[in-house]
Parts: sequence; C-alpha cells; structure tokens
Amino acid sequence: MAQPAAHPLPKRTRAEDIEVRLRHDILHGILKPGEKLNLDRLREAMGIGLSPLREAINRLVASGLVESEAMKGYTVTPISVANVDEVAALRIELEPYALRCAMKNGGLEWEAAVMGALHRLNHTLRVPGDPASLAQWEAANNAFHETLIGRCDMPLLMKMYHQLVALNDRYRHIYLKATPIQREVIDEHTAIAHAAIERRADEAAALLTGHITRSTSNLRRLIVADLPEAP
Amino acid sequence: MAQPAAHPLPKRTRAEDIEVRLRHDILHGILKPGEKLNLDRLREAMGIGLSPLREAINRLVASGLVESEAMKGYTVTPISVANVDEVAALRIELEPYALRCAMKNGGLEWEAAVMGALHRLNHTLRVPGDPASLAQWEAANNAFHETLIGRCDMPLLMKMYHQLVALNDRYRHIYLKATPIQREVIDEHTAIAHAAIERRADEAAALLTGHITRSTSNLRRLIVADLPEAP
DNA sequence: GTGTCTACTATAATCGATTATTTATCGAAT
DNA sequence: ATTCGATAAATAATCGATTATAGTAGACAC
Repeated sequence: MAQPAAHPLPKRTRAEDIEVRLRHDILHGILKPGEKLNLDRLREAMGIGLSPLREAINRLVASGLVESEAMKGYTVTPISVANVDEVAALRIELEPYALRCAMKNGGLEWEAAVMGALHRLNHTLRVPGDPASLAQWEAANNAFHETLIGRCDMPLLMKMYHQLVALNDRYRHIYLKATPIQREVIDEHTAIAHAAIERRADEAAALLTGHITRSTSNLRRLIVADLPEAP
Repeated sequence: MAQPAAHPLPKRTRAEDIEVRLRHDILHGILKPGEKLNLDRLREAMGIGLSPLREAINRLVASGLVESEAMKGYTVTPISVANVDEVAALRIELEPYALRCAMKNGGLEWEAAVMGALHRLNHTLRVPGDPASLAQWEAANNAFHETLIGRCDMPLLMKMYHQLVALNDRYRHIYLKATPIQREVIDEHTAIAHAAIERRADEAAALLTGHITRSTSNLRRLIVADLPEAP
C-alpha cells in the first residue's frame, strides 16, 4: 500500500504546528488534566501570535482534549473514572463494528496491509527504560489497529475512533509510564488479525472486544486508585 | 421539564453568534453543500472582524459541517449518498445503545421527561406551508429523541449524537422541504417511549432502530435520485 | 499553436494593539 | 468579623493592518 505522497510540500501552517505541539504536551501529561491554559503565557512561551494559538486550541477543543468556556478561557480536559469508562465503552461499541465493516469491504490489499502491520508490531519491542522505543511501539500499535478497521470506509467513524484513541492514549501515558510488552498481547493481536482476514467475523469482533476490555481494565484499576472519587 | 435558565447572562461572544448563524445557514441549505466560504466576503456581509469569524468556522469544522484545507480555505461539507448512509449506519449503531444505557440509568424523573416530550411532540403539528411550524416540530422531535437517550450519562456519546443529528437534519431540510406528519410516525414514537419506560430493552432498541431506518430510507431515495453518482 | 516561466491578483494566515469581560483586591458599613 | 461594593489588575475577545501563499493571466520561447 504505497503512500501516494500525501503532499509534496504540506507547508504546515503555524496554527498546525502549535496544534501538534499542544496535542503532544496534553497527551503526554506535560500539560496536566484540568490545567488552565493561559493564552498570553502560551503565546510568549511558543513565540507566536494569538491568532494561530487560538486556532490551534479551538481544534483541540474539537478533538475533546481541551474544554472552553466563553470569556473564561480554556482548560485541559480533566480526567475521571467516568471518562475512562465512557471511552472504553464507546471503543467497545465502535471498533468491533468498524472491524466487521472493514472485513466486508477489504480485499487482498487490506489483508496484506493487516499482516504487514501485525508483523511490524510484533517485532517492535517495548523497552521499559527507553522512551523512544515506547513511542515507536505505540505508533506501531496504533497503525495496526487503524489498518485493521481502516477499510470500514466510514470517515466519520474513523474521526470518532481517533478521538477515542487520543483520550485513551493520554490515560496510558499518564498512568502506564513503562511496562514491558506482554506475550499475551502479541498473541491477541495475532489472533485478531488472522480471524479478520479469514473473515471469521463474530470471532474477530469478540477477540477485539476482549482485547480492548483487557487493555482498558488494567488501566482503570490504576486510575481508580489514583482518583479516590469524583474531584 | 422546566428549563433551569441555563445562564442568567450567557453573554454570548461574537464568535458564538456567528457560529449559530452560519450553522443555521448551512443546516438550511442557504450555504450550499460544497460551497466555498470566502472569509473576506462573509466578514463584510456579517459586519464582523476576521478573528471571530475564523473562530466560528473552526468550530463548525469540529462539528463536521465545514471542511478546511490549509492555505486553501473553507468549504461547506459536501453531501453524498455515501455520507447519508454513514450517518444512518452510525445512528443505528449508537442511538439504540444510548437508549439501553439511559433505560438503566434513568429513574422516575427520566420517565416523566420522556412522556412529557412525547406528549409535546405528538401535539405539535407539522403544517406543510408554514416554516415556523416545521421548525417547531423539528425542535420537539429533537427534544424527544434527546430526552430519550439523554440519561445514558455519556457526554462523548451525546456529542457524537448531536453531530450526526446535525448532518441528518441538513439532508432533511434540503430534500424534505415539506411533508405532513404521518400517523405512523406518531405511533412509532409512542411505542418507543412506552417500551423504554417499561424497560423492555430489546423491544425499545428494535423499535428505535426501525424508526431510524424508516425515516432515513425515505430520505435516501430522494438523495439518490438527485445525486446520480459520485460528484 | 503549445508549453512554461513570471508577474499580478485574490485570499488565507498572522501580527500588534485595542476593547470588553472576568477575577482579585481593598475598604467601608453593618 | 463578615459581607457588600467599588476599584484595579489580569486575561479573553476583537479589530485593522500586514505578510505569506495560491491561483491566474499574460508574455515569451519554441
């Protein structure tokens, strides 16, 4: 699946630069959940004008990472047990559905992409000490999951999926600083991929549901321990 | 269900004003699907500065009504058969799920709200000639559906739902200029409401699915006739 | 006649300064 | 001491002008 070289010169606009930077900082807990975003200070810190900064932040509001209140400013979306639970519930509702659609629409090319992404993922190790390897593993993991369901051919659904993944990744980054890769996770990915390309729909969906459930419940335990009750 | 007077002085910001105005114009086809949004002309036409205009448009991008391309400007999201189909599919995937959750969470207050919204809807007539009555019926219809699933207590899900409803309403406005209210629609709403508050979960979900399917397939036929194939 | 390069025009993106609103501070009256 | 009100400081929202980019038309060469 050769990348058609999206754009020769994407010429990222300043607002887009700021956006990815802010998104990264939020997703990695550098900007803490619940933290107020002071526009003036951010502007100065990033050496940028207010206009692109506002624009970037507005896009983050769209993706659910920032909340806005008129005339009061912007806040990094708080975290809560209720929110992790909702993210998990919606992933369980949407991802297996997307997978079923992808299994219908996908052809040989899709099967090949899935197996390729699986191979790459299974051969990308997560070294607890090394942040770079963690980032690499996460990229491979997200690429695998995205390839799996990408051929559902539903742009709105994919947008929702990306939003949920972003929120979920933030929880992972904050609470799962470093864990070695589990053998069982590899097995799960492999089983899902094979069931998918062999069009065992119910089985694939069930495996994916289980995979999401397991990877989430682990996270949930840590969060519940940290957030005693509603803040 | 008395409105708790959302805010004493919401003090809407200019960007918010523009946003609702643009949203209305898009939802009602005044700004046509696929139309390019010229910032300078819009700014002049609305007697407003560029900053709040950009902010408003960015929020519409977030809600899927406008698309943006860096350095190329903004476009009213095009319509297509594929898009109506996706909107319908996602509504069928999400709304019955939300309803099941609401049936678990809701108590007497919720039941009362549902029956109240149903009554109001069933007594709001849709007069083909009168735009005001159409708007009123639509508001009552949306209020009913929102009340029905509102107690799912999932903010993200509700945001997705609102997005889908907005897209769906646009198709309705553009293609269903005026139709008298059908007796069977009233019956469907009534059946859904009763099944819901009596906690007949499977039946309520099935009824809602059927309701969405029917109201959508009607629309779809008109759209297919109008859009021969992919534009 | 056709293709390509260049100057021009339209428009999107950005900046710096100004205005409007909220939040914090202080003082006085109860 | 506490609450209310007025003022001052902080910060969000907006404006007008400037800069950068993309699209277009025209000139030139072949």
